[in-house]
Amino acid sequence: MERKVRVRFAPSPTGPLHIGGVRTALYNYLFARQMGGSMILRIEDTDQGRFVPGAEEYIIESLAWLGIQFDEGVHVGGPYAPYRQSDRKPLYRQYADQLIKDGWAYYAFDTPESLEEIRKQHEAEKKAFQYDVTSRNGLQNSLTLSKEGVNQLLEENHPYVIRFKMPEDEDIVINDLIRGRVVVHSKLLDDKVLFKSDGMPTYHLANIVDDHLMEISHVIRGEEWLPSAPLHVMLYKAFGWEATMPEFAHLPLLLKPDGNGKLSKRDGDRLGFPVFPTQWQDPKTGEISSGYRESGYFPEAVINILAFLGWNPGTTQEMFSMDELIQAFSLERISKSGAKFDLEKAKWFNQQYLRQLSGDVLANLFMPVLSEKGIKVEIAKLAIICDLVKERLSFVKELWDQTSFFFLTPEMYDEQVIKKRWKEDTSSHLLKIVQILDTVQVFETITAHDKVVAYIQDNGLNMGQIMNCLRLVIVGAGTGPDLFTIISIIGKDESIKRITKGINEINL
RNA sequence: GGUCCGUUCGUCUAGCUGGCCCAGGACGCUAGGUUUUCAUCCUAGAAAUCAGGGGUUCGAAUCCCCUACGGACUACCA
Repeated sequence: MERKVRVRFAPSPTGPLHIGGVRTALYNYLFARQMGGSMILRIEDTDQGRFVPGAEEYIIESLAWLGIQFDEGVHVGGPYAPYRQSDRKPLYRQYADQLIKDGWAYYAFDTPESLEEIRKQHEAEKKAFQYDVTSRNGLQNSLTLSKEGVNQLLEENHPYVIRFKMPEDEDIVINDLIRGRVVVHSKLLDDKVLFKSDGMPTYHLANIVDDHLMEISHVIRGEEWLPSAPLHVMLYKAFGWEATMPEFAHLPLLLKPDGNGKLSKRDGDRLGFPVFPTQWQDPKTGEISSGYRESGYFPEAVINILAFLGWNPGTTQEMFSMDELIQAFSLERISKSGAKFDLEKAKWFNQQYLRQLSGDVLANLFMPVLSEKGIKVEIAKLAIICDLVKERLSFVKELWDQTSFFFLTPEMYDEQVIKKRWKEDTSSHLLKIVQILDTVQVFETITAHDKVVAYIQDNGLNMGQIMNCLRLVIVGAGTGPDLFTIISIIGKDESIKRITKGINEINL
């Protein structure tokens, strides 16, 4: 019988979610939606020491911005509530006890300090220490101590942890959906702590218990979890839950664009791109890390960019809406190797989304920027302007650079253009053009254009020579959209004013 | 150190069941065209001895082995 697909995204609230995590959430979401399954948000906050205020809210908010929706979770509730592990705390102990009872786990009384000491000693001898099959016999635990001794320590409230008793000789097989069959021998694995002395379970225990209780069908997570997957498989076996053990898919890592290694928090602002979906301010240091949203990326673009970092549809289509991704996605087409973030390609994606927007939409995004600069303009006119320039930019924030001359008379003129185009007779020709413009009754692009072109031709002049200089005095630079469209937008009087001003200032 | 995972143009990648691959697409780059200019757009081009070496085979980027390199993990963190 086919099991209902239930996947979970399970971040720990230790800070902002970085794009690697966002991609994991995205792949989980795409898979769930495609299979008609459920997407669950579970907060894994079993480490009380690493709790960061605001992180949980950040995760919820930034994923919402990106359009990744949850069917169940801390913020929306659901039939398997609670969805925050700290709220599930009373639940875990019985499972640890069950493991002890069945001989799959044991009490360990070694203090962190004593273990640290042993580690140091081993390091000095260039050996690695592991709490495992071979070393556990020489340590303080319920395997080496007498039953009375253990009971006494427990009664005296000695701090202890519960460790998994890894079998001595067993091949553990993981059938990873992305990597295929991975086999690890149990004797190489250590006796991981399942239950901490502070009364909280570790990730390993909580994760398995919750996935089982929440009936998770697929665990899609980052590659960094692959080494502990054998332990997780063993835990399912120890609990007798093998029949309903979820399928595993370990995603390739997101690498830093320069050099090698996992993309980290610091890389982003160092290399000029955000690593977080939305801006984050560290509550302790006040340090601000930039986000895609604040940097001007559209959520649709971020989704598209992230989807293609480690996955591709096998066709040449690159632009995908969320719905299209849900249709096309497949775990089989996820690559095995890590992907580097490419800033240029990211910009290109944003540009593609920006140009799909109408002038009206862009005008509404741009209006607040203009208001802040004290510039007043009708929205309809602004929409026309936005439509005119939208193919020249990747981000909304670049609009001002491309349009400022529509609102402000140029104060400076591009030196390069002056040097290249401005000749002795330029002023006199421009003066003639002022006269021509003055005669235009109904101020229209076409009429103005035709008359100026006629003047150029009648006088045997070169188009470029005149047009470029005219552009220079109108715009202040040698670039921009169609000149006569600009002239028609800024109006006859302003155009004439600018030409006259330009002639005066440049001829100095 | 140990375990595991990975390795095709600068980057993301196609290539999965071997021949259609002296390796295709996209971003970026270069050149040309369009344009009054820039951008867009169009066309063309440079760019991977498929990490290296051995096999298997009539034939390998594709299968096998070894080596190298890279990465992840190796906490009472997730």
